[in-house]
Amino acid sequence: MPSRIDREARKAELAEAAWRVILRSGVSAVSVRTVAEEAGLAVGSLRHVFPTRTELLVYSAELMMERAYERITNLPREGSTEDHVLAVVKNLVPFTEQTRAEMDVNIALIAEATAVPELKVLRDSAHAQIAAACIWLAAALRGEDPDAPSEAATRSGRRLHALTDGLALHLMHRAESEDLERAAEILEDEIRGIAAGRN
Amino acid sequence: MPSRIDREARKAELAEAAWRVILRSGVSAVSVRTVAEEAGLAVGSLRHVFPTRTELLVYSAELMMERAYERITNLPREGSTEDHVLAVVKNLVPFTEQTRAEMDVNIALIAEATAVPELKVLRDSAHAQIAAACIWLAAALRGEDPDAPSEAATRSGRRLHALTDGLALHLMHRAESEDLERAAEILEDEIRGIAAGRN
DNA sequence: ATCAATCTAGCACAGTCGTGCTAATTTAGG
DNA sequence: CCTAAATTAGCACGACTGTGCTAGATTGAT
Repeated sequence: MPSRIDREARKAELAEAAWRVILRSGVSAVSVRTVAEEAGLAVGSLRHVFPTRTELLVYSAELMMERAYERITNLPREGSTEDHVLAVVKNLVPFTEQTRAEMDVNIALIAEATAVPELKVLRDSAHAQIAAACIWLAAALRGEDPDAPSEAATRSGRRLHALTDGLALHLMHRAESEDLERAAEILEDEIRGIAAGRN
Repeated sequence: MPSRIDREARKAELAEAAWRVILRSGVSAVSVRTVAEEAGLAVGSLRHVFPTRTELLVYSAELMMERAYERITNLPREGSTEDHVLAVVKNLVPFTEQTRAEMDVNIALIAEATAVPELKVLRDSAHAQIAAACIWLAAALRGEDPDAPSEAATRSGRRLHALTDGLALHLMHRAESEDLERAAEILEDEIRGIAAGRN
């Protein structure tokens, strides 16, 4: 047999190629052919790993969410709770090239979910996960037991979540340095507000 | 010549057919053929009005934004400022089937902007318009001259905008009646907060 | 009745798409 | 060395795409 390939590495390679295609030409340009070429592989090789376009798309989405999840859970836990929450939330908003691309790919995949229903369950579980995290963080900010959030903490969490996603969307349009500063300011205010029990 | 057709009406008819296709099968399913069939017309007829797919897509987006703009500016101006602001903002969030479909089409077109750059300018101008409106509304809530918003009003407006868009995004995933209530509650709180000068 | 503008209809081309399928190539294990 | 499995390569099919183009049908104005 030929040199056995690291299947996971190969899948990641292809998913990353798919991301690049999405960023450059939109999700409609993602096909087994374009992605294979972007990855520098033959179509047959791609199809050996992802037999259908749907599988390629689904895995590309999965890996993106997984990477984001790891990046956030591995955030250093030093400093005040407020600092930590801010760090987490900032990772959900396109403040860097990295998260910006992520967000872009994310929107494309969400939009594609109408055509590829398999993507819906991913989208929904990611959403639920972030929603829960926001509530958890809000409870922590208020000094509650995060695993038994009060009604008020739940409300704060949901609000934080909405604010975060809204800012994320906005920074996709305009992300000059002033926009970034303003977004950060709004988030800081909100987090301080929650900690002070104002929201 | 044949019965001269109302060009604007025909264009609207086709744009609405395009919306239906987007809602049913996603924007990638929009082609001159699928939309013509959806509208019950021959491809030639469609192409007589929209020679290219891009023009069809752009007009579909334009009409959607125009409709939303008219719906909102025609909102009855009775009641308190707070009530009016709430009514406006509720029209930017998928609280009804109508606005929900609008939002869905909107996301699809935003995602397609990578592939069809002509859509970007539309997206950006709509965004800027809503941003300005939110600031205007925030100033009004605070009892300022809306056409000369203070720094504080500007900040409130931006925050309201982010919150609105975030909630809009969330209600695209889940929109049970409880979700709608919660979203409405958050918006009401925010608007009260701005009027009270808290935010 | 004729002319001409408008609209409808559809053919044709070159390209891409997803996917089923076969064949060649490569190399680890015996 | 040789077999068998893993991987790469790519052909083929039918379906779809956007768009250029030509005709025919329709009917208002003259």
